[in-house]
Amino acid sequence: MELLSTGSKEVTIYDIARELNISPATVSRGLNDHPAVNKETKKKIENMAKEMGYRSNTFASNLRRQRTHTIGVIVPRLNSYFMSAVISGMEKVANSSGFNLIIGQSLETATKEAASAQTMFNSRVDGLLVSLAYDTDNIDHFKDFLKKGIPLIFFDRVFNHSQCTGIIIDNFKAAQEATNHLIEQGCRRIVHVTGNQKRNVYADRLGGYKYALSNLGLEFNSNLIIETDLSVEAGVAAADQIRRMNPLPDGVFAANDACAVSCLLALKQAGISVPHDIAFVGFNNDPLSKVVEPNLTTVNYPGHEMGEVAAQTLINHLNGTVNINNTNTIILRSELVIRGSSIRNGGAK
Amino acid sequence: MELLSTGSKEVTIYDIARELNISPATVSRGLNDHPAVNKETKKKIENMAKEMGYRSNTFASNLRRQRTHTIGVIVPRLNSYFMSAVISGMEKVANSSGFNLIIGQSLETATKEAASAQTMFNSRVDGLLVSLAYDTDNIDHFKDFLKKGIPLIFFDRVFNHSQCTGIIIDNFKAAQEATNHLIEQGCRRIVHVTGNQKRNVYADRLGGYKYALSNLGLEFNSNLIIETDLSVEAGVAAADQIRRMNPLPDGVFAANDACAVSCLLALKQAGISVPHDIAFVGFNNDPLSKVVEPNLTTVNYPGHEMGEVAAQTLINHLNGTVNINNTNTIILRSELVIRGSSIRNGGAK
DNA sequence: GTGAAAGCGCTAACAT
DNA sequence: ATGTTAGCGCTTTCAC
Repeated sequence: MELLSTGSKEVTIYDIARELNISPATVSRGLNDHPAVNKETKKKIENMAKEMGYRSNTFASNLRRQRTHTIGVIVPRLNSYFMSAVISGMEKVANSSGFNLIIGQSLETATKEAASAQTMFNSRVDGLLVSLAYDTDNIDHFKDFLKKGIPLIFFDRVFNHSQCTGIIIDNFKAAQEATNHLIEQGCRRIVHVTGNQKRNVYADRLGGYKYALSNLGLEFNSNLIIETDLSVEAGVAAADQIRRMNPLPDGVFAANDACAVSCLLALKQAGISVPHDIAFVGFNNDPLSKVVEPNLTTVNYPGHEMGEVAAQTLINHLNGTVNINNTNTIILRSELVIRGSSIRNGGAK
Repeated sequence: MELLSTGSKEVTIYDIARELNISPATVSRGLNDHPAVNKETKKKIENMAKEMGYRSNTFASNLRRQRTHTIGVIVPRLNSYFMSAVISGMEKVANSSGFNLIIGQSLETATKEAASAQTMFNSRVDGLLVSLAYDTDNIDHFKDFLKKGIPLIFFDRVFNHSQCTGIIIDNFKAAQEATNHLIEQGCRRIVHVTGNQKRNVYADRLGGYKYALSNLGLEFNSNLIIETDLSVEAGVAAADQIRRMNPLPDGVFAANDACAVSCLLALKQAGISVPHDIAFVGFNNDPLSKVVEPNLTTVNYPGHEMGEVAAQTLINHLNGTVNINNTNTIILRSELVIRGSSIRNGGAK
């Protein structure tokens, strides 16, 4: 038996079948743990497969089964700490369940998001995990998926649609807590730096901010709302705007840490003391928040876990374990992490 | 012509062929820009394809062509700023060339790296882009790829092998420059915080450090070398070790920013002044470096660009544009970014 | 418990 | 320039 082909030809189930004097069908069954296959035969098949260096041809299999074991992921940008954590979580789960991830970036534009969706559609992903771009208005570009019944799960930046599940944290409540905290620290004129209001995450955070104010009898002042793209540069610009406010605000709640940190630094540079003059709260618990001085109070946003949950939910649905059609929203735990940037009553180190 | 099937059946080239009264082969050619196809026919095919909502079946195509248009990427971890930037660059290039990326994390272990490689091999990626795990000793787990002639390109953490191209920066020179800079600033006892010496990046940086010392007539002292895993925690531990040194060092060159920053902060907390008592240089130009006070002098490491170059090189090779078999190493530009943490002669703000 | 046979959708010789 | 044909490797009815 000199079958150890050192050459480059691929071993197929036919080769195994021939070698074992059985049919390809049985080999296929053996390799796929089909119940109706003799234990002995199965063992023989497995051994021979290993010996011959067989590897299953995913394409042939996919072609037959009409399933790809591939999950599409579309995110605004890959290069933020939060997104990396999310993807990392997804990869972990997908990998351990035999799924592959293919990843696309929308670069915050609806156009690229649509193009990416089309690519994913053409590569026939089994399901889609999406966090929406900054300027996406509708989800028409996903209708191919919905029409075909391909599951579509949103995370973080979600879209409310009866046919899609969303995985989020309670942004409203988190923002309310953040704002409450600032108020408790004595802040009365709190600036809120927010993002595009099309996106639930920013709209909900603004909502929570407003609710906290009114709940504690403070008046909402739209002049204190700064809508930006939440970039580092936007933080610097926001600082400029804040400095020109009269009277000076005594608190800032920013919808993300990168922006909060650059704003904080710019204000410090301008001689404003944090938290004494202005107390700060950010959002995300980015590593930056533990480096800036004073350390930034922020909302811990479990990115890795969100990635795991999103991927696991999708995979469970695909495997028929759990049906997500009845699940509208999954809410993950988040919590306020209090650090020096917001502590005013003697607590700061 | 009532062919606008609202149903769920997939449209194939046969359907298009039937509708147009031509052969499936011609349809295939038309859709693939085959030169020998009438312009008119081609246009007709394209229109009909669009009208009928045709989408190409990648599996059938892959099965035939034995090419997957998929690139495997294996990285130690997804959740660092540097890696995110790399992946982001790869995605951009891959996407615009019609390639998909599938991504695996080794979580810094050779075992998971091997498992990931196996998965990629089984999904028949056209090529592999790899940055090695912390403890990988050899590349036996990639030999399947080499045997089959599947191109394997290393980036950042490379392995010197005649059959693989590596994409790096000149770590030796960058480290030499960093060390020179510290010496110019008057430092004479410079600690170097490094990583596992199996990895070129850390070994080369140590090499550059040593070379700079000897070049300027300073003696190398192995007590000043701290080998760590370069994590945030390791930075804190390194700070502890540094504080106990007698005499106290006057400079620290760390092989990555996250570690440098946490070390710097821990030393500051202990009452040591940076840069006055100890000057600091990091590596990577992580966003953290612009937030820590004083801002960290560091080596700008073009992650996004490295991702682009790696992906483009691989794709060019796959497309036959460029053959990488003769290319051993591609070196990207990097440069020292001087900030407050290392400036001692009155320059600091 | 196993085999025979058809076909998933596409592409590439080879013919015309 | 287009058509014919075979087959990529697998799974799955339907037989037995």
